Amino acid sequence: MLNLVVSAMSKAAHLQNVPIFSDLSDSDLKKISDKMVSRFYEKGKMILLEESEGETFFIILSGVVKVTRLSDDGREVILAILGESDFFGEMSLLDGEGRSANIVATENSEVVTLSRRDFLDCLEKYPKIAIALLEELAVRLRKSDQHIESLSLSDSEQRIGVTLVRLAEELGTIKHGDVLLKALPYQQDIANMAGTSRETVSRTLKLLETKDFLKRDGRNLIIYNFDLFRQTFS
Amino acid sequence: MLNLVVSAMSKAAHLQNVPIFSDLSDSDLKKISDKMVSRFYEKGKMILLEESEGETFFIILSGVVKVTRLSDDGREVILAILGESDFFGEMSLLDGEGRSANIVATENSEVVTLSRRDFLDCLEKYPKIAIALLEELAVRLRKSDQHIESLSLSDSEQRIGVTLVRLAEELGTIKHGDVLLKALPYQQDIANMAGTSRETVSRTLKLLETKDFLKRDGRNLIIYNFDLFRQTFS
DNA sequence: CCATAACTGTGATAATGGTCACAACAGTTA
DNA sequence: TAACTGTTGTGACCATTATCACAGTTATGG
Repeated sequence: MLNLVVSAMSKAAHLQNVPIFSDLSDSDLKKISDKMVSRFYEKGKMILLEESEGETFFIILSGVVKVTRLSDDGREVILAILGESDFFGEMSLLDGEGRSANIVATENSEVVTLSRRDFLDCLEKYPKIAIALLEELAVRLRKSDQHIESLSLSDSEQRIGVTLVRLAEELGTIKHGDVLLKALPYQQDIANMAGTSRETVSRTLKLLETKDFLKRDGRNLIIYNFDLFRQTFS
Repeated sequence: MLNLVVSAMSKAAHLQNVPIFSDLSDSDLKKISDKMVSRFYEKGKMILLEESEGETFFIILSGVVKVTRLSDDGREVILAILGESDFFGEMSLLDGEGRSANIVATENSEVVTLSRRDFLDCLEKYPKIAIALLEELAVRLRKSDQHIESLSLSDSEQRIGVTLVRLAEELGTIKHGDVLLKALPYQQDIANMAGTSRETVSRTLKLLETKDFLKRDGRNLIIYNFDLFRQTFS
């Protein structure tokens, strides 16, 4: 019971940080958060399945998830890594098509959900949410375009570099100039983001380390001089 | 003068077909179309330049444009081909960032434009437009995701196949089962869409022709049994 | 704390596909 | 029609990187 109360407070507190809700008054925020339901997913659990009906909007309170697509023969592409205060599930709600991607928790993750009806009501009732959502989708489209460019034009070293930039921006913490990535994803996941093979990731990380771009230490990775790194690889 | 009148009629008539305006009443449509300005671009002319300020929203009345990004060394990626009643330029208006892509007319093209202010006013005044726009951006994100998957997982034959599917859906005309593409883009453009080289496009088109998937005749291309073709390559 | 599973490092090999070079062909202008 | 420009076809070669195989290392659960 105590747990539930804490969770509810956590909900309201976190929602302020979600870009699409940041324009709302506290009371409006409260109204929306009352309609939300908390859920918890363990590391490795699937949250959404490709092809299934899209009936729910999700906001991440804590944890990390990956957005993937699978080919017929089981190979995986990672389209995005999402973390705290990111959201997903909106696409099916908006265009009525089925899910086009899977969502898997890559860390223990706490989310809140909104039903289709409540989500669409929000858009009608609060035009600011609709406009903020448009803004966020525009940002995502830009990222997708960059991803496409990178896959089309760059060699594997470059692609792995930009993948590390993406990861650092989503998951890293800055420490004067450098970026620290705790709990670096597995090489296979990095490969699936970069459109290359696990072995190539292994070799390339080693190469980048000898070039003094970064240092590895177990599951942690430090990117030195992140501004330079970003400039080099984007 | 006569020309202007015809153009104005053409504007109103075409706007009904634009997805994001389809929910509007005739009178609202008229109000918006009155704020629009017609422009004409010759084949090969650049319409928007990467990095420049984004101050205008464009709707294509007739013609074809390509959305591209260029690498430092001049290689081009084609992110999308847009045709009649498609629109572009919205991304900068929505998130305030600079242009992230170039737009080039690949055929003589007639467009109408809306200023930043009028576009944003529309979103505030007509929530239906905002929601319709959300829907369209969701569709585009799906397409981008498919594009990323294809670049990550498929070999060049598959990628060229899906590129032909994209072109057929955007530019082709159906003729019982088959699709006819008049004015097929140059091989270099197909290569830039598919993330491969011009030579590989040449060889692969020949291969697909010997496999009886399609037939070429000058600048025209017929895809036989398009449903099967789409199934094979998507 | 051991057994086992999961992840990473690395060499060898092969293949896809990029690049180069140039010929053939088409379309345009003088 | 000739000259020229832009596009396509095709062979030869080679680089990048995927794949395979397996050893070494780290995490995990009973």
